[in-house]
Amino acid sequence: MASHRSSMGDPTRTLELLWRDSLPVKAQRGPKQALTVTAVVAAAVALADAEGLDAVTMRALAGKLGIAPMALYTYVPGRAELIDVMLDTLYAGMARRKPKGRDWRSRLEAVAHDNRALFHEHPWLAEVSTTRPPLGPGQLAKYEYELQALEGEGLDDVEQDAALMFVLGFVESSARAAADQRAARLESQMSDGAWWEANAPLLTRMFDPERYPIASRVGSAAGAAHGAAYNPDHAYAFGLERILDGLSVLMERPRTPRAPARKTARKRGG
Amino acid sequence: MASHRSSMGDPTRTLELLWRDSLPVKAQRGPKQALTVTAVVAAAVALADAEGLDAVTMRALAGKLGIAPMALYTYVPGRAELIDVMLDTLYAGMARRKPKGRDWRSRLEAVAHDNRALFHEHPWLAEVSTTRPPLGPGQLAKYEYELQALEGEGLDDVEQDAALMFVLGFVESSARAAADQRAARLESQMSDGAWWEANAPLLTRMFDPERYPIASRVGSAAGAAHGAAYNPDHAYAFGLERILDGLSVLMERPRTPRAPARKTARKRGG
DNA sequence: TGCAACTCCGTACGGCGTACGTAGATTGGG
DNA sequence: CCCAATCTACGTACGCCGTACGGAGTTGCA
Repeated sequence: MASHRSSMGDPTRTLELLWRDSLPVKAQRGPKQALTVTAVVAAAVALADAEGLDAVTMRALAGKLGIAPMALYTYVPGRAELIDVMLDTLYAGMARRKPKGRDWRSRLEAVAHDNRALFHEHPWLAEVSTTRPPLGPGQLAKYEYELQALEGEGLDDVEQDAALMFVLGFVESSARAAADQRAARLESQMSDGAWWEANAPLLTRMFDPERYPIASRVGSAAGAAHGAAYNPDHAYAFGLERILDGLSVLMERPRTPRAPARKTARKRGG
Repeated sequence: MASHRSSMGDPTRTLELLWRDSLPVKAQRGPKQALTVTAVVAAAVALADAEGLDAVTMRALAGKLGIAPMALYTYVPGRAELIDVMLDTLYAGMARRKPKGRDWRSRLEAVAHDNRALFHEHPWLAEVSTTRPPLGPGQLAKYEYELQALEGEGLDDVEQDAALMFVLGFVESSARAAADQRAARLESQMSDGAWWEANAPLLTRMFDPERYPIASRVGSAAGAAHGAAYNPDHAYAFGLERILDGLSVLMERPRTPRAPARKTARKRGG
């Protein structure tokens, strides 16, 4: 249950699953299937939304669908592949509003916010990797859409890819931090305040301000400002601002007369 | 096995474990323990280094230590707490070379590199959260040390904390991406090249360059430049540069005459 | 000396993903 | 039209996991 994501066994099988709608139906000899892969995935997403990814066990999912646990394996090769498809399905469903943005900065900000919203809607996403998602139709469409935000702004192709991955990685990272905090709070059954109250005796004894002067000062200030040891919203806002500033340095660098940045055309991968 | 990290049950118990060395020994009535918590944790770290975090099962760890599985529970309340202590132990052991850095930029770069090195030495770290680590002595010392890199550079206390978390989050995020790629490669038993070759027929049929012009161009260029769909080292180098640029915008902003940034002094947390 | 407190650990429970084999439904080919 | 091939559905079982529980042995203090 610890490592999600697939690419196990026959890797082509996962791809066929992801692209199932664009693939020619293969001749079926036996009885028709009672459900569809899409229905199974939808149920899995609903279950994960409601109770978290750990609740998506093959047995529980089968129960929700009214079939026997092992019947799931006629739709999906295993749990890891199921999660792959869940992820790509979510990507495929993301709203792609016209990149209305005036400047690249607000366009990229919108991309970040959209991704953040996805994590907010489906908190279990923080538990899967997403950085190197399976090459499904959803992921591909998302990649194309999001690259538009950076198109024609003086970055070469490699930089465009790197910049997008950079932003997406940040959003994932902050979403994960937020999810961690939420989980810790739920698990420990107590508010940040209660936790602090319970552990203050021990901690104040250990936390020697003379030995840790900066940590003491900065930690106190941050705690006071956020009302907690960590504030995901503030961290996101702060980080995104820094990231956009950092990218703007790259954008506004003196540029060569600039023949289109197209580089070699070898197919991706290798 | 999916959610690591603790704070379950009695939260004070975890703290007592973390600070065990600074705490007064409590009178022991029964027989002496054959091992120490520190030895157990060291064995667990060694096992995780060698075979990954999933290999650190209570049974396997007990086997390595020559004790019965259930005997572990006399040292540690459970697996989650064990992982907490493993993490803090690693933090405590990080080399803290004098912040020799001339300017804040190279100091912060060194902090990032040190953290990256830790992820490199202990790849299983990518599987635990680390963003909100337990408040142990290692974490505290690390926090103090790393804050030094940002001290006296015109950031107020809240910004100092946010900036550090921002950098550390990035390092974790890129380490995780690298680990994901490594895991995928191991699992699928094939190189990136072999994977591509096996799946090219299906993918080239799906990947319509007219429908996805930017993805096609940028993806190809990135793949060609990196020799793979993703290059963790390049992503790290690119991201860190952007981050430092972004922070420099913050540092070099016009500053108020600047009374020391010390804010309210309420204890952290709340 | 007695007993409370502690360590160690054997057994067992309830969970998980899924390998394997079978029974029954469906359908294309002769 | 029939039947062999092929597919779905699924019951059972295996080998993992973390850990609750209670008993047996050991120690230090009253």
